[in-house]
Amino acid sequence: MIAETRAKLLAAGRKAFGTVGYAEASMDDFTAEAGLTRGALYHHFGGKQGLLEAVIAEIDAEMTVRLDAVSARSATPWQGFVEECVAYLEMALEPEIQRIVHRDGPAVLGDPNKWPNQSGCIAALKRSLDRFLRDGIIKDVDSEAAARLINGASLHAAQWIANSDEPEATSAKAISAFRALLEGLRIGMAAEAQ
Amino acid sequence: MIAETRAKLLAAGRKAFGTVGYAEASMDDFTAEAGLTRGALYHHFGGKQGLLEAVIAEIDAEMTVRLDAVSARSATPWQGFVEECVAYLEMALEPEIQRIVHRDGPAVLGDPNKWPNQSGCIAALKRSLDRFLRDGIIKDVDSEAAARLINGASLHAAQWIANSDEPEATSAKAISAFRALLEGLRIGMAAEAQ
DNA sequence: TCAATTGGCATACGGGGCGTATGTCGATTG
DNA sequence: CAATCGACATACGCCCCGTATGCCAATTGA
Repeated sequence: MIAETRAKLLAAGRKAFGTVGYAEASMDDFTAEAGLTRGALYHHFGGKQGLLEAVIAEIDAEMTVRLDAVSARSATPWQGFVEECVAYLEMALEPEIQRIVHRDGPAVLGDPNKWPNQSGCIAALKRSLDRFLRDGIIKDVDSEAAARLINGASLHAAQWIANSDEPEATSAKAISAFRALLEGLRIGMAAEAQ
Repeated sequence: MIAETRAKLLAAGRKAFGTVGYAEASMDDFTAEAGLTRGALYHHFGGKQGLLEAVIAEIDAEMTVRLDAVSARSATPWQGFVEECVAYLEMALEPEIQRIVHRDGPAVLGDPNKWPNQSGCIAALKRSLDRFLRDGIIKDVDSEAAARLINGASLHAAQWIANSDEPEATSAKAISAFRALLEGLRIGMAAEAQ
């Protein structure tokens, strides 16, 4: 079963990349752990980078599904948007995602903006913002630009929280400041607060 | 002259890391290019990582000087703050800074928040925000959290711009959206507009 | 003044990891 | 049934890194 071999390699690589990191992951080691050899890896993925790309694609797909679920069960659109942002931030706290997608990925594959799937996540943010623009509830900014700024803020906040001594307290501070920043996009609502 | 040897190695490493990247930079190659060998590198910096740390420290010091200069010549405090943010964003556009400090650095050395100098840049942002808090012109957010969010947004915007097909147009969009987000921090000023 | 030590740096050695070329075996095709 | 093709393993060589060792100049101390 060829699909099973691919899946084994993908799982083994994902585990190795997510724990010891890309650079420290020995192809010989984690392919052997999957009961295969580097030969199979080169055959299916072209090399170590190819496997990393595949792993990232898999993770990104999972993230997109989770984000869609969050935004789907939201009450008001704006609230749903904020929750989606927070969910994105929280996903970036997960060690595997942080390491593979946000640290090793960019270092090995270059800027994430150039990746094929190009983060369904940013696309999701952009979609929400586009609707708000149509509804006239946010300022006239470029939706993609805003999506990327928000994305970047989330990622860095996540790293900060993940490495904090008191994650809960730090998380609260970050999310509070994050909500404040997001308010900057809205029209009018001067004294809306929270 | 021993200081000169250190400087040569630092310069050679900085050049190599900034162009081909950390992983692709061969110690044998760029030490030879400086008329030295790996022996000298290990003696002075302890290894490849040690050299990277030294290079980053050097770049970070330069960045801090530049940022201080920007904020020093600003008119109003808030405007100065915004300009400082924009300057930070623009520095992140420089290929050497982007590659070494923002891409390879985190991948090799781990989260930047843990670095010794710990980005004088974030500290500078935090200082500005603290003053605004005392003056009561921004909302009651945690200054460090806000500084990190802003920092993250800047960095990602910079990467987006740097890889854009039309950097000028993209930059304009990003900075516009960025200013809008920053407005979210301010108190009252509902219809201040840009 | 001269041995002894220290520091700066080069050279030598060994190992690990990666990419590619090659081989094997089963399955498909004509 | 011969030939081809795909899936994978094996084998080879290279590069690169870390460490151990060696050399030379400068400094120290009597």
